[in-house]
Amino acid sequence: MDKPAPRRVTIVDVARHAQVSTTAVSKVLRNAYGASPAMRTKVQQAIAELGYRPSAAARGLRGQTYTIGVMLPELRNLFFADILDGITTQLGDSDYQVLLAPGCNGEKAEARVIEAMIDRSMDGLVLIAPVSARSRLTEVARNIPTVVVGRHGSSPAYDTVTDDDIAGAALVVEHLAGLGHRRIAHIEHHETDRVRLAEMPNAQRARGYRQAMIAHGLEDEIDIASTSYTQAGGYLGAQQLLARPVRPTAIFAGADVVALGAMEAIAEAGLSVPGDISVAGYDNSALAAFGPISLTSVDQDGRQMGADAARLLVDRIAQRDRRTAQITLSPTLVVRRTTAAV
Amino acid sequence: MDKPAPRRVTIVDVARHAQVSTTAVSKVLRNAYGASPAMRTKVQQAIAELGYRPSAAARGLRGQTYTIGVMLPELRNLFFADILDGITTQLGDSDYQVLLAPGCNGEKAEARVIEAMIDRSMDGLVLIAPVSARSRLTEVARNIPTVVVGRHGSSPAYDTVTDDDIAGAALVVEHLAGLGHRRIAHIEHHETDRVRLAEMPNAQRARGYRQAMIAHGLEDEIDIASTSYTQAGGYLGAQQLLARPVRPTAIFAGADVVALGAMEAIAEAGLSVPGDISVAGYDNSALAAFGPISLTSVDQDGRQMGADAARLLVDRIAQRDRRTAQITLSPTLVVRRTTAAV
DNA sequence: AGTGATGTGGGTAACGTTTCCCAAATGTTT
DNA sequence: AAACATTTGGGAAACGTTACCCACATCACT
Repeated sequence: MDKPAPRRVTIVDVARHAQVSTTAVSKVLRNAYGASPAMRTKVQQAIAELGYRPSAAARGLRGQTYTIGVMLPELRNLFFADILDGITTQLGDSDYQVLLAPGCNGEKAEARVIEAMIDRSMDGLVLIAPVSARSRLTEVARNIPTVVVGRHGSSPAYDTVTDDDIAGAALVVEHLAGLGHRRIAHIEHHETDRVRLAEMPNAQRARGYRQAMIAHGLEDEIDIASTSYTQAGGYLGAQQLLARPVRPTAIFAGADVVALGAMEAIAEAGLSVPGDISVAGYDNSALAAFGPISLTSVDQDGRQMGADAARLLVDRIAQRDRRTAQITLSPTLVVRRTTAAV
Repeated sequence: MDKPAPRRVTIVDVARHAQVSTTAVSKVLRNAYGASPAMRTKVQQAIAELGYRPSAAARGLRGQTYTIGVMLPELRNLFFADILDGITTQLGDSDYQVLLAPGCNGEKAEARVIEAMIDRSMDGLVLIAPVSARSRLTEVARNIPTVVVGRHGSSPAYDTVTDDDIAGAALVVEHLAGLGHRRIAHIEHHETDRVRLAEMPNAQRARGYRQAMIAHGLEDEIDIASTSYTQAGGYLGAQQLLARPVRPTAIFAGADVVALGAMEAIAEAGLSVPGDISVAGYDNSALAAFGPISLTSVDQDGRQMGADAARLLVDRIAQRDRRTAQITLSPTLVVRRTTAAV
């Protein structure tokens, strides 16, 4: 009943059972050249009969591990879950297994996680919105095929997949301006680092906001509260904006959670949305879609981004020296009930 | 500039640099017996100077990989994120690295993921709300130290950590009955499998609901809509309940998302919460806590569950033949604005 | 018949660790 | 001083797979 687990079946067992060499079994496993159809079926039958499964550890020592590591800064952000869905769907019928490292917020944790993935000889890495220095990313990418998602700026070492955050911000401004708004304010995630200012999506959204305001002849109305991409940041940012001598009639929050925080502050100030102030968010998360909230938001196709990232990564694993590619997707605006005409 | 990545530093390089044997380096790495303090410092210095990192693949071939695999059925459920936080916090300063497998809904996907983790010679597994057959779990646990979280029923092969779902359901019924409600309905996740009916949390919640209703002399008011633990399931379930000849005055949803779906259906029917109908959820997710929603919900301490699971797992890795333990935590009720007196 | 190309299969040395030994040096007891 | 235990260090054989060869058979052309 309580029998001890039997020793693991190895390639040697399979070879013996099929009466061939281990080399032959290995070839069949990898669909490599040099195995006749007859041999293939014989070996595959032996594999099935013995229930053999190759050891990733042993494989890793020699070559591939058929493992792709994905780093997410934050599990609770539903947008990242969409990206992940895209990755796993794209990789669904391949031999690759996706493994995730949890909770890598902060440069230190991120570095640790990336090291851990390299230690485990993963075949490729998908880094989602990494905060590490660009030089570090480049160094990593030279060691392991890497795709960076959600961070602007190209590199000769890694591929990138991003959403056009500037266009997304423009969509919001255009929508609000079309509704007759002029005093359109923005709540951004505060950023000082020069490189991140150029590469991080939050900075791009703020830049897109500025550009779009200028494009609509509203440069004098530009008003930015600089807090953080959290609910508390939205609350604080909205408070600041509401305290202005001339109150904005619309607030473009850089992320959905920020918009929620802002809506709380607005409600506390005794104002209504969208009656007194229109609010728009970014990411079109499940929260935004939820009926009672019904937040106008910018939709990035996370699944598509993930699928693209996975495709690029598999490509690069197959061909490590190909030129790097940059994929940029266009966001769309989902208008809901938090924005209205002035 | 574009120099190729240098060959990885191995234990042999370290040994040569420190002028000792590879055995000695290995001992230092693992804090094993048989290395003098002098040797330790010498080797550690060499490791630091060369920036050496052990290869998990090679280690896996011989012994441990210092990797713990966590299987989650669903990334979007924020309660699971709490469990994960607990696990990583508990393991924070150990040598173990946590890796996650995404999207394992369904028995087939789950089996595949578990296999993948075994293939990668992980040191231990945390399975969160697994749906596999009990015999399968036992078999897995005999091969790898395993802790099962969120599934009732003990096993001689694996440890378990659960929340007392029967008690949680009772808390809700008690609260509602205390508010004067009699027609308290429940939306459950439909389950037919006999084993799951005994072991899965959703089934336990439904059972707890029944027991508590009886305990409060409300057995004639028991009313269950059997759908699924999704927002759509909640919507559908509430529609069914609202169509009853005598409408319930309170709905106990088996999960927060279910409660949200139910609230949508209630709003569509032109009724108000909690004016016409009180609604309570389960899990106390971030959604429930969010101001505008403010859902009364049962709180399971996910972080604590995760921490306990990690502790049990590390214990078992150290001592594989110790008796299995079952930890059950008590839930608490967080009363918010979706429940009110009749 | 001779030459070369192609297809098929296997032998064997890595890959980077850990584990099991054994040897030498040192300390401790009789 | 001898005998024995303990500490310290290292040699070498695994672990399971793949990559690089080489050998042989077959086939198609000269």
